[in-house]
Amino acid sequence: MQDPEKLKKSWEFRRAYQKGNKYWNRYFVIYVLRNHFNRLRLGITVSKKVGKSVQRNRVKRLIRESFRELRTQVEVGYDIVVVGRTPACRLACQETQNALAQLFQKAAIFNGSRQRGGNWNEN
RNA sequence: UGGGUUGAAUAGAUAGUCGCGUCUUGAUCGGAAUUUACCAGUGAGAUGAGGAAAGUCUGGACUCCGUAGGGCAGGAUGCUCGGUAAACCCAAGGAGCGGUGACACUAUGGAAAGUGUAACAGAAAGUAGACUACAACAAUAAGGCGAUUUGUGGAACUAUGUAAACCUCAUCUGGAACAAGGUAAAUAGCGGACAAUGUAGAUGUGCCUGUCUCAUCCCCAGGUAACCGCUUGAGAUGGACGGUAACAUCCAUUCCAGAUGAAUGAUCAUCAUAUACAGAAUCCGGCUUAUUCUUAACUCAAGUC
RNA sequence: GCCCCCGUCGUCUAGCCUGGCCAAGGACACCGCCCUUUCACGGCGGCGACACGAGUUCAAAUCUCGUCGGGGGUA
Repeated sequence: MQDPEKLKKSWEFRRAYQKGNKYWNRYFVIYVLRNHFNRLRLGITVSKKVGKSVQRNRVKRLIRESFRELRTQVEVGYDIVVVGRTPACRLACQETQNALAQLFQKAAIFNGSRQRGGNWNEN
């Protein structure tokens, strides 16, 4: 994951929280917002409520690794913020990937799901 | 065999594939451009968390501020002697106390410098009545060391606990804490307060004496996270030698994370089945706490010979 | 990263500095009874806490140390 594909600034996160679409399940919350860079950018948030630094780092790594696998299937031009929730620190990698894929499916940002997803969003 | 005490050591290993941080290096296109340098991507190689990285409880180093010098206050430590850069650390010995024992624990000077305080119980509670012998009298319990009456003789200032109560004695002690601090770039100032040689202000830094300045200070507004500090160090490993030990000296070898929205993960195979506590953020010495596996010495109990 | 502060009934607090009278007080809440046709108000009674573990002391909510938890500050 290269530098221009990370979200870093505090205002970038705040913009995603306020203007983005929100989807969640038991393990993660994601905020999805269209951007104008024609790039896919990822931000990760894991709060102190999740656990100590080992747990938090593990969650971040799981998200990063899963996203690496999934990114080829996702359409470019979105900012995505993933928030880890407490149960996520007990997941294995494959489960993380499934959970994230489920959320991306909901958000309808996979390649080829655009038509269907657009309608879904408007509803 | 079971329990206990103390110490030592380990923190999965090997191999493959994909992915990430840093460093070195090669080539090439893109930005930029007279060229180099610079920026971004890319190939190869090297390297990449801990014994506690944690808690932030301590001792220092680096850095800045302050500082002629001194006094007072405040704070810290508290048997003796050594080790160390230093220490609320470590080692050895003494004393006290706990334990059947191995062993462990101790902020371990001073109560005859002074002050305070001693609940409940008890008729009465501490600076005098309390020492001793004999005799007399009706006298016990509670209570924390200590208990009272009378007569005679003797003795002659003896006198509880508490100083992790105030205190006293000895030794030590400036403040901040890498978000310290430095370099470069960018930028915009406006308003207010206050004075005449003893006032005012500063010195963000306990107070005073003192010192310094004679223009500064305060408020509001604006602007910025680029680089350095940043890892070669009281370093690590091995050996020799001195010392009861902590530790010291000498020699040889070696370079072992350096991020900044913050790097270690995924998958598979074998060893045998498999990993607890837990993630560097300026750097070291210690303490405390969390926790996995192995092992040694000693001790207690029971049984067998 | 660095530096501080705070933990007392269900909730908000007093007591801590200066140890004993603390079997820890008060308010609201909760429970029961009385009052009322009933509810509310009012009256009476009850329930209920010193974060945890050591140490000092005859005696600790209070003093000291260590853990645990919570909160704050910091260009």
